[in-house]
Formats: sequence, structure tokens, C-alpha cells
Amino acid sequence: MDYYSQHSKFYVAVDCIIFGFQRGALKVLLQRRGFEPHAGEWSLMGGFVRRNEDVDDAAVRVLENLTGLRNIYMKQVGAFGSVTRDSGARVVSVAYFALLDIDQVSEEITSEQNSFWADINDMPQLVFDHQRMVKSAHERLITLVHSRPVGFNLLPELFTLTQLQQLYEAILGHAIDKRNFRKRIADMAFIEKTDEIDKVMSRRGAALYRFNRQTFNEDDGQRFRL
Amino acid sequence: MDYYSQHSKFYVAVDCIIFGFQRGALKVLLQRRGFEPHAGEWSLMGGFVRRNEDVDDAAVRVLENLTGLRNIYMKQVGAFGSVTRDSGARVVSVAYFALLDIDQVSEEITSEQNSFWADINDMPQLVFDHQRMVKSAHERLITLVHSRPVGFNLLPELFTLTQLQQLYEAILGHAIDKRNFRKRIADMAFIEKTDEIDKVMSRRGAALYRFNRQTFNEDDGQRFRL
DNA sequence: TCAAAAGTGTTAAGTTTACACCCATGA
DNA sequence: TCATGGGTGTAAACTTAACACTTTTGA
Repeated sequence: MDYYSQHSKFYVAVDCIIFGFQRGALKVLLQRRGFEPHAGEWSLMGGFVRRNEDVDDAAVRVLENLTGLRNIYMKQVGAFGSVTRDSGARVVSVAYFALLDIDQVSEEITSEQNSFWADINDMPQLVFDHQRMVKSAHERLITLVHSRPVGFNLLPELFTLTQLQQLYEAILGHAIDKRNFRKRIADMAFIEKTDEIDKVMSRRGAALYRFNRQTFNEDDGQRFRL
Repeated sequence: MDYYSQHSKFYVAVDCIIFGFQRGALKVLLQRRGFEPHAGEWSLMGGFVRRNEDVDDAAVRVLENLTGLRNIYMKQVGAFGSVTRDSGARVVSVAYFALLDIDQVSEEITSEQNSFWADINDMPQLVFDHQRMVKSAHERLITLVHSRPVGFNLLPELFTLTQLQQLYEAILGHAIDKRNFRKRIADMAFIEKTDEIDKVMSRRGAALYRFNRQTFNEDDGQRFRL
């Protein structure tokens, strides 16, 4: 008997905090829990880690199952390991957050999954410690967003400056001065104005912009800061 | 058979990145691994989570076992869950970092534990993914230190401004202008000058300061930023 | 008396904030 | 023609960065 086998084993799960942005609001994808205890209540999207699966890969798998999307920006939030966190069994859960373009998730798939996009400021009660997970994930997102160009993951490829500003206002939870915001954006060469015009949000039309990741990576001096 | 029991179980471990500060250098406490595989090689201080133990509590327990200290500042770094990370068995490990005053750890206990304080810039090779854990922990520490008064955990209760500056230089990895540094410190009412004088580091003697956590918490306007 | 660390201000550059009006368009 | 969202610049306040010499003491 080796040294390892004298120790206890645990279920290991992943839970995903899936962020989206819609009509000026930051949203989180929630799902009705499908098994006891607390079947039918709202929870994050989760799943158990498999025997031969990296924990990170389990999160990717769960996300793909529930949204149909791959290659999504994900980051680990941390492990939640209280003895009593899951009343059904001892489960250590690793939380991940994902940032995606809400329009890429078909309504078909969300209704099939019994899931819906809750406003982060108006969420139903969640099972177990999922509320805490959301809070941690949101805090991480706020920190991240100040120094890394991750917000673009929540927008379509082409977006207007108004959308971008509303996105940051939603994440940070406070208003931003329009002129100052646009000045800062103008200084970032990797946020490129395209020739396209969005006519959906205004009669006048707004220029559409694109985040150029390559320019961002290449231009050594490029930094994102808000 | 309930829904949980169809899933796999895993060993869950904690690994501690224990930071200390000594003679101008940021240090990490390493230990010779006591069991196979890789027995005798350098590793972080770790241990397995017990059946009825919170993961956070396991980290506290491991730290206390290996340093004799309690009530130490600790924060989770994250879970490391690659299938192949531990060649002995499938182990999901949750890393934590701790900040403590190196002088509080007796040399007796470190020699008994086969451990030593490695300079963060000159560490031996570590087993498994422990090097990555140290890197993540250090990055987290750098981020944290910019906005939270956590550095004091690495110093004795009374410290000189030179010590404090050297600490920040060691954590951040770059030199800081002495006058600018001292100006910023002077603006923080919660870093109090005491009547004590340190005569160890200089003939002239340097004023000893103290971090007053209460003042920091109470004074609502107080913010720490470096 | 000298070596070693402690202590101390000013200025210029850069960054951040506050703030209000005209523009283009479709209904 | 008017309602709606798009787009634009300047000045003051504040923050950061650069920089060099004097003090105290024990050996």
C-alpha cells in the first residue's frame, strides 16, 4: 500500500460562472438544478470531474455542453472546499468564470437546458455557496478588466463605443464619462475603427470598432488600462 | 444509489507557498519530500485534505505543523488539477500562500522538518508543478501588495522604513525611490512612528514604525496603495 | 575622521477629472 | 421638425517621477 492510499478521496466538481452582456446589463447564466438535493432550484452550471480529465478540461466540457460553444475565454476563480458546502455529499468544487458573447448562445439551447440569463444585480437565490462563487468571480472580473483587454470577449466582433462603454459601466458598476472614455480608447491602437456603421441603435449610425488582438500582442508598448 | 455516487473520487491535497522576508530578500519555505515518488527532492509544504476537514482548514493545519505558527495570513491561490501533475496518483491540489515573519519560525523546527528558506530568485528545482504554484502565488502577492496592506505580515511588529522599502522592492522586483516611498508612507496615518529606535542596522539608528490595523480599518478614507 | 545608513523638498511631466454643445438621421 | 443617440476639446487638479545633499553615530 503506497503512501497516497491511506488518504480520503473526494468528489471534485466544476462550477461555471458564465458572464454575458445584454442591453446594458451584465448577466450570468443560471440553470435549474437537475438532481437532489435542491432539484429545481437555481444554480450555476456545473459538473463532476472525470477520472482521466484535467479539472480545467472539465470546465471547458461543462461550458460546451451547456452553451454549445468552444474556445471561450475562461479563468479559474478558485476552489471551494468547505465540508458542508454541498448538502448532498462532500464535494470540492472548482469555480471558473467564462466571458462570452451572449448572442452566440442559441435560445434553443438555453431553454433545452432550463437555463436563463440573470442580471447580476437581480439574481434569484442560488443553491449552496454559488452566490459566493458569483461574487468572487465578479470581483475577479472587475480586477482583471482594469488591466487586461478581456471585455471584448463579452461583445460581438464588431461593436460601437457606446456598447463598449456600457459594458464597462455594467462590469464596474458605475458611470464613466463619455469623452474621457473615448479619449482613452482612441489612445489604444489595437481598438480599430472599421468602415462598418451600426444603424440599429441610432438613426445617425455609430462607427463599429474591432479589437485587434494581434496588434495588441505585437505592439510591445501597448497596454490596456481603464 | 444517488446521483453523486456514479462519479469518480480524487485525492485532494493542499500545498503552501510560505513567504518570508530576510536580509532584503523574499524567501519561500521548501521541504524535502518525505515519500515516493521523488522522495528527497525539494517541494512545497503540502498535505492531504482529511475527510471531515475544510480545504482551507487543511492548509492552516499543514502550515501549523510545519512552522508551529497559527493565525497566519493565508490566501488561496487556486486549484491545480492536471491529470498528470502528480506522478504518484491523481491528486487535485489547492495551493495557498502564507505571509509570515521569518523570525517567528524557529530554526529547530525547520531543521527537524528538513526545510529551508530559499530565495525566490534562486530556488532549486521543485517536484511536479510546484514551480508553477510558486509563480502564481508570487504574481498574486504582487497584485495584492499594490492595494492592500499585507506586506506587514512579513515583518516583525516594529520595523524601519528601510526594511519596509526593501520588502516592497523584493516583492515587486524593482527599486523604489527612497524619498517618494517615504512620502507615500507618511501619508498613511495607519503606519505609525513609535518612540523606539532600531540600532541594529545603522550606527545612527532608525525610527521604528508599526502598522495599526485598527486605524486602517476605522479611518474610512484610509487606503493603501503603492 | 570616516564609513554607513537615516532622513529630508522641490519641480516638471504626466494623468485624471470635470464639463456642454453640435451633428446626423429617420420617423 | 424633433427626438435620439453619436461625436467632439480644454483647462484645472492631482499624481507621479526625478533628483542630491545633510545628519548622526560608532568604530
